[in-house]
Amino acid sequence: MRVALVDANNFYVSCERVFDPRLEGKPVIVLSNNDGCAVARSDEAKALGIWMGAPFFQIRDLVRRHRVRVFSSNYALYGDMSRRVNETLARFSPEIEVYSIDESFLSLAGLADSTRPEWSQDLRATVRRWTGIPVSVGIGPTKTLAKLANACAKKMPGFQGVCDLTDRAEREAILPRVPVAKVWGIGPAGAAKLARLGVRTAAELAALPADVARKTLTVAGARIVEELRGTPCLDLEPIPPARKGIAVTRSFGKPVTRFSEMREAVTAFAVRAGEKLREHNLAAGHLSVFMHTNRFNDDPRYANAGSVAFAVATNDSREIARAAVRIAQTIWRDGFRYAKAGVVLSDLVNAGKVAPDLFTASDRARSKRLMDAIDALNRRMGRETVTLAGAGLKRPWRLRAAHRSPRYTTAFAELPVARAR
DNA sequence: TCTGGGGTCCTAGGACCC
DNA sequence: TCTGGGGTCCTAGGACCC
Repeated sequence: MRVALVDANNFYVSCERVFDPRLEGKPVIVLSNNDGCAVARSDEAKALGIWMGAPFFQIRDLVRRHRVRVFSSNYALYGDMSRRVNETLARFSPEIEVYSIDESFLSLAGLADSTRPEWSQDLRATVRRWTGIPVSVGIGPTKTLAKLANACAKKMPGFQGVCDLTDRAEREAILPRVPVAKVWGIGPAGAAKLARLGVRTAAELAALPADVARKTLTVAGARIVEELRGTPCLDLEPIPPARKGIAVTRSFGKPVTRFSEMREAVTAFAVRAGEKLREHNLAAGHLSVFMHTNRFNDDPRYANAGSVAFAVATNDSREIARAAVRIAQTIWRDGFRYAKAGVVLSDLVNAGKVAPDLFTASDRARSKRLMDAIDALNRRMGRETVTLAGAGLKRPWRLRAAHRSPRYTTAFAELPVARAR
């Protein structure tokens, strides 16, 4: 196996910069949903000490003092830019696994050219030219080593955005310099356990006996050790495995104290969840709904969840919303300030394979026609052109997005304007 | 005032069955 | 007197990822 991980640098920030080059060289951050915390930072913002996940209200002074440019997240834009990057990458390898919105694994099997450093540099330059997005390339004999190589390409000076750990000698030089917490799959809990064993670097982890790795970090840890030694345990997955669950959950823009608002929110989440099911041609056999108060402040705490199994798997927004509201009614308690709620669908099955049910077969056919019509309208006219009456119009609970940039590439009304002079 | 959202996988432990 | 044990399924919770 030989695999490359191509990872966009500060992806969301880079997307914003494509459409506003004045942001180049300036500190820029992108906030999470609800403008809650920083989820992407430019190098300049990192240098100011803005950490990943920093709550916005805690860094507001820093932001003001250094004139940090702030953006609410704009997933329509980032999703579209991601698609463009992957289309470009497809020119370089016949087998791609899109791992996340800003990372893809490329199979290099049989690509003799890819052993030359020029190949990787050409890939970076092409992606930059065609999409405007800067990327780094990490190469290795396993996915875990490709991830590690990518981190080195980004952080260690002298690599110029490309690091190839195909050769054992190269790995022996690099792995002792990488802290174990930077290894893919080693989180804070795992790193703490390893520290107690005196394991501090990727090289020391690679040298850990298999049974110790298994005992300390379970099977996932044992796999990581193998992968660090150069033995692949994780396959490239060009075709994404079937989804297991679909969730729509949100923190509220301001606390919800009335059931009428909660009912609206849960209805809107259920409608969106139904849309997601139909996008993937799935139906759900199980629904759960949760709500809870703010766990960061001194508000009285309350959290609860409830669930229901559908007699026949469904993807009808009306049916999901009805069931979700019923659950919400049973778990709602008056007198609390609710901060977040969500609906989660599971037991997903292919919608085409739902066992027809004698009593409701004709209802199902009508339901499908209605949902198809709603989806078609919303695709053409924009999301939520048509929704259920219960989803609410005023939506006081709606999330904040005070700094959103235009949807440059996916909304005609928001196309960038270029002037020639 | 203000702290994201959406996923996956693994394990332990209880329920249940024979 | 003496009160089983192994397999399977499900769920909750933890850990990790981006």
